[in-house]
Amino acid sequence: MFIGEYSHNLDEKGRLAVPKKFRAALSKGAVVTRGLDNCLFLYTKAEWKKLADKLANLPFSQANARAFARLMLAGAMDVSLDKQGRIVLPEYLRNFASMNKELIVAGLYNRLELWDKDAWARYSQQAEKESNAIAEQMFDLGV
Amino acid sequence: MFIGEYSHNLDEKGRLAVPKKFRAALSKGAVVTRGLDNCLFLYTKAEWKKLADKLANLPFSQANARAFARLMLAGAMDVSLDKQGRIVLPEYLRNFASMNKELIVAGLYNRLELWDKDAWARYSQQAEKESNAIAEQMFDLGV
DNA sequence: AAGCACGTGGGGAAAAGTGGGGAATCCAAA
DNA sequence: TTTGGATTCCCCACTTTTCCCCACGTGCTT
Repeated sequence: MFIGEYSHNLDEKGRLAVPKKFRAALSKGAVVTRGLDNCLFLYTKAEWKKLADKLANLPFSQANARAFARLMLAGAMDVSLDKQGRIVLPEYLRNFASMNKELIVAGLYNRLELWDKDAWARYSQQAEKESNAIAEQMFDLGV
Repeated sequence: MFIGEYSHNLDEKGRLAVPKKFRAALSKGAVVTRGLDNCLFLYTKAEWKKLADKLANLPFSQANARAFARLMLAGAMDVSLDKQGRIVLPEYLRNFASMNKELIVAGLYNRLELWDKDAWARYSQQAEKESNAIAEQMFDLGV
């Protein structure tokens, strides 16, 4: 289970050190892709397979389904850890997520999210403000 | 079962001594995360698992569900007791809960809550004033 | 009054993150 | 086919953070 929030840096070669805690789970291969809210999603191979199957089964007759599938499937790239536990993020994904040097790596159970640090700060500040209201809604979903 | 209210200090390294009474229950591992009303929640591993499973099953296509999952899942960190019975609170969680040196550790049945002392004082003062009115509403929830 | 238990503080060793140099590989062009 | 250039991968070294251990003090108990 991926949890936690880590602050790491991209180096000049576009490399990102994955937090030590997560490396074992990703050592057999991982997939990065475009995520929602301007971040990147990083999955283990197994989890990616599940998601990709779901996406592939969306009805391609619907424009929204096509767009969503293109966003996530076409955006996806295999990545692997080097001996120092780093991955290389392709340039088009770094641009997509407006990444500068400082990133946030966030664990969300079955995926990691990669955020530009400033974007994360803005997002989470907003979410904290609204947290009580959101929590009330979550009650309806069984939390 | 966690009950009671304790006043403890953070040291300069961000460490918090867990009240002796609670240590046995947390010795097999615990998880801290962002809570509601600007405090932190601390769960045993088993209790955390239950909550995390619920959070992970929220539909990630909904913006509010994502926001809530990010607050609580990405906010979460494994913690373990050192030989002195202390845990380290990550900086981002201390900031979230506006913590200074003095904290309140409160037992709430299946979780502990960690509060900045002043925030706790303000909150509980307010809650005491309104306690009768709040109690009336609890009737709807079966209390 | 003495001793133990608990909370608090700090120092040192080990691990994790970061940055850069160099070798190997791949691709393209001549 | 060979050469030049660029990209990728690996390794080494530095810096920072984290974790573990030891020690002190206060307050309660016996």
